[in-house]
Amino acid sequence: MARTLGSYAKLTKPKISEIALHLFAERGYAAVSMRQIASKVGLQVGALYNYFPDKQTILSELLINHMENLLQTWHRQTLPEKSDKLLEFFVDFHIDYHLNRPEEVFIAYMELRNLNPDNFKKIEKLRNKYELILSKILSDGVNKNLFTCEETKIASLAIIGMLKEVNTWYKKDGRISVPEIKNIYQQIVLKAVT
Amino acid sequence: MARTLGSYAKLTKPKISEIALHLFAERGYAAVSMRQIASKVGLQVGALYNYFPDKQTILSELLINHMENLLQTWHRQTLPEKSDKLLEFFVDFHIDYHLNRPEEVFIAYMELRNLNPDNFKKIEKLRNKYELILSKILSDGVNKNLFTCEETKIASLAIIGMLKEVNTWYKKDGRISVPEIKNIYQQIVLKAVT
DNA sequence: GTTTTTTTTGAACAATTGTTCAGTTAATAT
DNA sequence: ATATTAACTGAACAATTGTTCAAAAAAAAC
Repeated sequence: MARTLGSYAKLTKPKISEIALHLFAERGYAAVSMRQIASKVGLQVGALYNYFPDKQTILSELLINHMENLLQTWHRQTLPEKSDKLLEFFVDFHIDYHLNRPEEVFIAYMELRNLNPDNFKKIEKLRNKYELILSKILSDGVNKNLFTCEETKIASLAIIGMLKEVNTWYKKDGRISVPEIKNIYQQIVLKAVT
Repeated sequence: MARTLGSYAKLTKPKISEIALHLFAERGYAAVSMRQIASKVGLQVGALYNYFPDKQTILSELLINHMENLLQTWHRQTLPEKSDKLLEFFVDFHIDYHLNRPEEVFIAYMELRNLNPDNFKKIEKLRNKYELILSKILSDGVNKNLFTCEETKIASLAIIGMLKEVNTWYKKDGRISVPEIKNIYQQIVLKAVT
């Protein structure tokens, strides 16, 4: 046996993904060419096709990995039992995770329509799983008479929408620290369902 | 003097804008070609350049008109005086206005990066004006001891983020009517600042 | 009916797009 | 050293991109 598969591929493929992520986030998927990606990686265009069958797969892998990693990270946490503490924990977790990955977050709901139906469904499934985590926290809290909330499903969508918004303005305004942001949002969210 | 300016332009230009709006919302600005727009209007490409100097101006006019119309519509309303009623009114207004214009809303925060710096600033200014409406409602309410809210600026961003989310799921799920949605959101928002 | 002006066509422009692939380079295992 | 195979180049492909403009068509004013 000669050169084993992936002797460099192990380094090159992640590099392509990383650079594509930056470019997609900065200019949008449709506005980024394969040549621009290749040039930033330090390759010719053709070489990209050793790692990805087409342009769209670069995007879909990024999005799928992002969502799967989000869910994995959540399930690795040790969670508080009391519903209100758990809800606070969720707010914390969401803000932390998303503020640390602004580019992934950005393309994750910016470039969805550039996915083919199959990949789109995959992402949608993963999203629903995440949203279900929150809506379960809410409905559990309602069952324990700790929360009052008529429509836990809609409330969870509303809350996630609210939390997502942080990413759009956080960088611009350094006046408030991340812990402060978390506190503010915890208060708003808790009050909204109590 | 012969043919007066705009004898047909008055009809053609809005038609171009309208069709461009549909296409941009469906496929994204960068993924829509001038030829696709022209063909749907029933023209050849060249004719578009009698109405718009370039592709980007089609987009920027759409976005600017959308934001200006939003602000105008708000200021034409007769507003309730009491802070809590006013906040409810704002929630109502926002949901109504945005659910009635899903395509404008969609491109208004999807295609911002395709604007040149000048046009971008224009949109940003208009956005801030809108956000200021809500943050003033909140701070007025705080001053009158009707609301309790530490950071009215952040709270207004959070609330608008929450309301915007409605547009992303409303169509998909016919289970809940618009008046019901308004009620749910009114409750959540009011509780969040009381 | 003739003139004047608006509106549209149709073809052309250079640049760029995603993708393919035969051939070259370089690293590894023997 | 040699054989083997992974990794990459470089050029080519056809299709499409935004934009320009002289010429033609169509409508309105006289």
